[in-house]
Amino acid sequence: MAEPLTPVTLADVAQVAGVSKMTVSNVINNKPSMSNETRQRVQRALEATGYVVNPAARALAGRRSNLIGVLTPRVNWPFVTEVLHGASVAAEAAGLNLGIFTTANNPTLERERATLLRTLADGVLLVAPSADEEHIFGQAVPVVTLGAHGQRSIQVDNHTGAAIATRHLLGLGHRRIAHLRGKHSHILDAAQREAGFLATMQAAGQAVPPEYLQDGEFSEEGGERAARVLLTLPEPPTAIFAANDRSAIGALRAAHALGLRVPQDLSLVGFDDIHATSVTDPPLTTVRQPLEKMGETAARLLIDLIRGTEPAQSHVIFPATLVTRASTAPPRADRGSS
Amino acid sequence: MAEPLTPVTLADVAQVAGVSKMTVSNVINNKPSMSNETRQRVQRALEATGYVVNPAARALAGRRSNLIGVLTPRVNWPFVTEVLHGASVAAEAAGLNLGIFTTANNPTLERERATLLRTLADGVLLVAPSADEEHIFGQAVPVVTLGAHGQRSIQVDNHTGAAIATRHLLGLGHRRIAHLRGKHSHILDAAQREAGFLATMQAAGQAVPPEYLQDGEFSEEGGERAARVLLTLPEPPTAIFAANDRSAIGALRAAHALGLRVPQDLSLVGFDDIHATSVTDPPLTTVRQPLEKMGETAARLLIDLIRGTEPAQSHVIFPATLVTRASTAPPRADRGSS
DNA sequence: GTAAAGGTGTATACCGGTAAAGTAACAGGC
DNA sequence: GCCTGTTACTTTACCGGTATACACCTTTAC
Repeated sequence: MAEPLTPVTLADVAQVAGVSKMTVSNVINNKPSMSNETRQRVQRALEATGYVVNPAARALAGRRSNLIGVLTPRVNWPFVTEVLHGASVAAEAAGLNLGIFTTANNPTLERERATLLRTLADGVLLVAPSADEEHIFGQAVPVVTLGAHGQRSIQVDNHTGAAIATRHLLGLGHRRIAHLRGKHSHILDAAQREAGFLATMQAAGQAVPPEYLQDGEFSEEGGERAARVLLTLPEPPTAIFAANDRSAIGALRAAHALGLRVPQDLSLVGFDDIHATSVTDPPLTTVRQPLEKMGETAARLLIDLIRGTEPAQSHVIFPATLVTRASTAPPRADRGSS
Repeated sequence: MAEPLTPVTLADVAQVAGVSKMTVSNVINNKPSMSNETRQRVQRALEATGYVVNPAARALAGRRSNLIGVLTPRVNWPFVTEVLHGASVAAEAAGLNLGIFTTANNPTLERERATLLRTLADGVLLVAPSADEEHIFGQAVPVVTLGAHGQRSIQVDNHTGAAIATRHLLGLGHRRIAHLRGKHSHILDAAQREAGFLATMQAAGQAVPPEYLQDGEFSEEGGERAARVLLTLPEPPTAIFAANDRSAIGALRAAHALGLRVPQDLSLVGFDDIHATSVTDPPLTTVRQPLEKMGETAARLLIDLIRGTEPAQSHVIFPATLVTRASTAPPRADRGSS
């Protein structure tokens, strides 16, 4: 089984086994109705020649490549890596390969990669898309979105998650609560979290001044910048609810830089429960999304679609839970009143 | 140009433009020798039909898919993400797509993904392989390795980098210096770093007791475990040189847990200069690898190989530089002598 | 004993592109 | 006017698989 210079094709195997190409193909794909003897003969020939399929040919001829494509802006966002891990587990269990393609939020790249996946992949997982990119794929290939967009999507209950976080802060006695928004113009999840925050504040009879809504942009830098603005207001908030953990970590950094202690001078709640929140100083109270499980569910839903078994539900909403760590506490007496 | 239900093929475009398939193909691929008028007519037909190429067909017929495959154990190691970013820039500049495939250090997955890439990709980038996986690809496809393995590789000067780190600690007055090793049995880079450390210590006339070499396993957990062993020795080291930043961060955690202050009670040097080292407490002194640039160089080398232009060199070794932050200081007077 | 049914394997026609060879028309050299 | 060269396309033959239809041999039904 030394490395053959010319790739081995079905025809080569067929010749060695003394059968037709089709028979070899049928053995490889576990088609029924063939004698055990033939099957074994072909198996031996496969091993003797060291045959490997050509996915391109298979995709062209049979419209299936055993490949799931993941389209995501970046791979180094903790959110994405945890989802990927879950998806990868599900794909492996189903015997499918998983290929990751990054768009860097660049529309040109997005189109290009999407074009590639349209014909190359059996299904596409859209992770944390910046908008509804699903339409690029049309009917060409099934798509499942991780986030609040899309025809078929897996998401967390953003509204309730935000409400839990807000109620937690209210319950500690905070009244001056600010929110670091995500990119709500593009990302539906961000809008849902903001809405959950505002609804809860309103239900509690708490007004939210407009300057208490700042754009944290879902990033560490954005969070730091926005938190600086909030904390240098004439009447700064005593608590901040950030739309994701990365912006919360930025806010934490801003607080430290301004000499504020967390949680004594400022309470802070994030969203996502990425790994880093457990190792910040202090560890961050946050709203947990079961990211790995969501990735796994998304992949399984996609696999169902690929296999043609119409799945029971096309939108799955996972519950959000509060993880209480050390970044939240009652407000100091001299700052707590509104 | 609404979403066509049946994908548009070359033949469709050819019919609309009133030319042959080949002419359309030639226009798409910018072949010379065709009249401007025909070119424009085809262009119009392309736009009118909304044609997109079928990469699978192209790969099959033309034995080129415009895809670079990246094979890596995981995507959430900072080392990997930084390299990926560089590679992605180079690929984009060359008009190639980049697909990432993870192996999770699972030999079965490794083989499977490699098999896929053999025929799917025009070239493969092996990032941080756990061993010499290059042979899997044989002659089927050009391979460039990021690390000390392989026929064509991009790596940092591990030996000198380790020497610089060690000399830095020696220069501060440390004599009892320990090393957190990487998985030197599998990863050549780890072995080279260890050798650089030992050679420098020997050149300085400093003996390294065997218990001062502990396995940090390139991971945070491993680093923490190994550092605990070191720091609870009867004669603990006053400084630790870790084979990578992740194990250094683990050591930092162990030191904190044992009530040791860094750098007053323990000096710590890492390797890689990943982003996290600048935000730990204290920020970590480390040996910098220009990871992004290395990724870019690797991709460019691979692209040269794909294009058939035999590149000038098949091994590129980047210099390592010391980044001095706050985790190193002279040893305390009562602990510094050996 | 013949027909229908079932199991097993083969022949053929594609999938949607590309490479390579072929053709037609025209220009220029001598 | 003939040959050679060039330009601008077209024709043909694949790339390596899969779907479909069908051919062959037994077995079973009546």
